Amino acid sequence: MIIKKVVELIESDQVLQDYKVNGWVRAFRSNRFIALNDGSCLENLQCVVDFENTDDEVLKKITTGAAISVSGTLKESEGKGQSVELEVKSIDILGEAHPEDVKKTILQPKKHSFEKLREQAHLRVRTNTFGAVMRMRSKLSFAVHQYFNDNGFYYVNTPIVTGSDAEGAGEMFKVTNLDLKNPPKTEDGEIDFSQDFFGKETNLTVSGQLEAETYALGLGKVYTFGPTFRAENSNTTRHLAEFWMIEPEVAFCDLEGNIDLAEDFIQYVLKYITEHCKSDLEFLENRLLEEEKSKPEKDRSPMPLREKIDFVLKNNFKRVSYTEAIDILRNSKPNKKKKFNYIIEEWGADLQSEHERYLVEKHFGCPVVIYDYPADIKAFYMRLNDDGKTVRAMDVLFPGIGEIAGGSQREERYDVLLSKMREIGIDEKELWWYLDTRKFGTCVHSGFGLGFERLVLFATGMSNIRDVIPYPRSPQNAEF
RNA sequence: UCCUCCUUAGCUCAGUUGGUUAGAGCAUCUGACUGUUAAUCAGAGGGUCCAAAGUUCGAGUCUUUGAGGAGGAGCCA
Repeated sequence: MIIKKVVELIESDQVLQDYKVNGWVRAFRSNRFIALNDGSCLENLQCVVDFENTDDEVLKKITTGAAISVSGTLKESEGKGQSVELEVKSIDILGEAHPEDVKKTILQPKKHSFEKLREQAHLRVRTNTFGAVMRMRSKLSFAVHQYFNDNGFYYVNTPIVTGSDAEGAGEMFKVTNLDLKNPPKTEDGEIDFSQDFFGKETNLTVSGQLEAETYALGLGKVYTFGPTFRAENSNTTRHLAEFWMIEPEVAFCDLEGNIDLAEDFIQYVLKYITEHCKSDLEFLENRLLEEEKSKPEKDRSPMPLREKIDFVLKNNFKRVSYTEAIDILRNSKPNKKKKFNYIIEEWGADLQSEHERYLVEKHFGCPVVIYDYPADIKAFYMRLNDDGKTVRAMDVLFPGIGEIAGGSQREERYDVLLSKMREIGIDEKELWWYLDTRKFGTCVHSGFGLGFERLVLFATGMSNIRDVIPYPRSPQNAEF
């Protein structure tokens, strides 16, 4: 007997052949129709049981959630709603699921809130929505590697435990195996990290960028794609304490090249999923349309999901300097009418998310790249412009998501970098290796960091970042 | 961390100015039916109204505190 996945049978025209399929029961209707799902695709395989010639004990165990193995003949479906169905000859119950227990879980076939699904994150992947989201997450992840591989990038695994806290990207989680109840102390009462596992204070990485830079200055084009940790007390739909970040870093590449790369990369991976996740996308689009029916008109998305993705594929990202952006905002209606919570008055102000949203969603109506930010509001490693007050930074802003990627041309001049570090109090002894790269064959180079979950958020149309990662880690939540 | 809102059956939610025995749909159980698409029909069971304290003759409803959750803001990806 040939064992097949549901996706293979649904797309098959090899009817009248016998197959075996393993999967989980989604529904058992009329004592006759099993909706079988094995995760290989959104669709269920309809398995038609000859209930008059099947043991009652077996029939009773065909319940929602049960794992079963069915063998039978693939036929054109007699009913509507599917093109093929499996005429069952034998059924093995592999793992039972008792209805009295199932009714307490999100497996029971009905609508559940995303909050409830989060509480049962170990079961939520068995729902249509999470099956679709997680298949798309996987495809997107593959597309990321495909893009970089095809474009001459090398995949670099930067360390997850880092010895420096000078990166300044956010609060960090400490890594230690000291006895927390009784840590060794130095003479002046501080914790003595020289006795810790690594002989120094260590943290979980907030970015692989600095290490990636050193590899770009040897391999040419590199990227990282790994877990990243921020101990910020952020409680939003766009933040996680543990998330996956993609960080390309390219030698001999300036900011324009960096923006080109970001745009080309994002368009490539989105195009990939429109071609490889058709039914999942269609399902998620319909789910969203259904959900939006209950919303007031003004809160509805102007475009269905697939149209929104297509729009990003077909239109260039609007590139605008920080200075131009400030002018637009200063002259905007919400600014003049004081509708913004933070009124833009002077050059140098940090853009709040309400401003970013205005630019992306109201003014331009497309993804926007803002570049050449004031040096004062950006990180120390960004290349200082000749004007002495702006740096070669860029943020990619997406509708509904905000900042999806942020990057810069890196400061490649040793003296400028060193004085900047001293100015803001970063210990140059900690980053001696980073400074070293500016001494030995330094060159123009650039890169950016892109939050993978934010990409998945956009591609799936989901609204909470906790619903696009299997087990979200956020403040007060590390269940599972 | 700040602001706002929420917590009633397994789930989603009603619950009137504070007044008898707290309701509905779905799910579950029992039975019927069998080409169904979240199958349908009939009946049954199912509640520490998030927790504690308070006001009151009387609290699901009002007050205070706490816990958990959601949305927005900040920080950022």
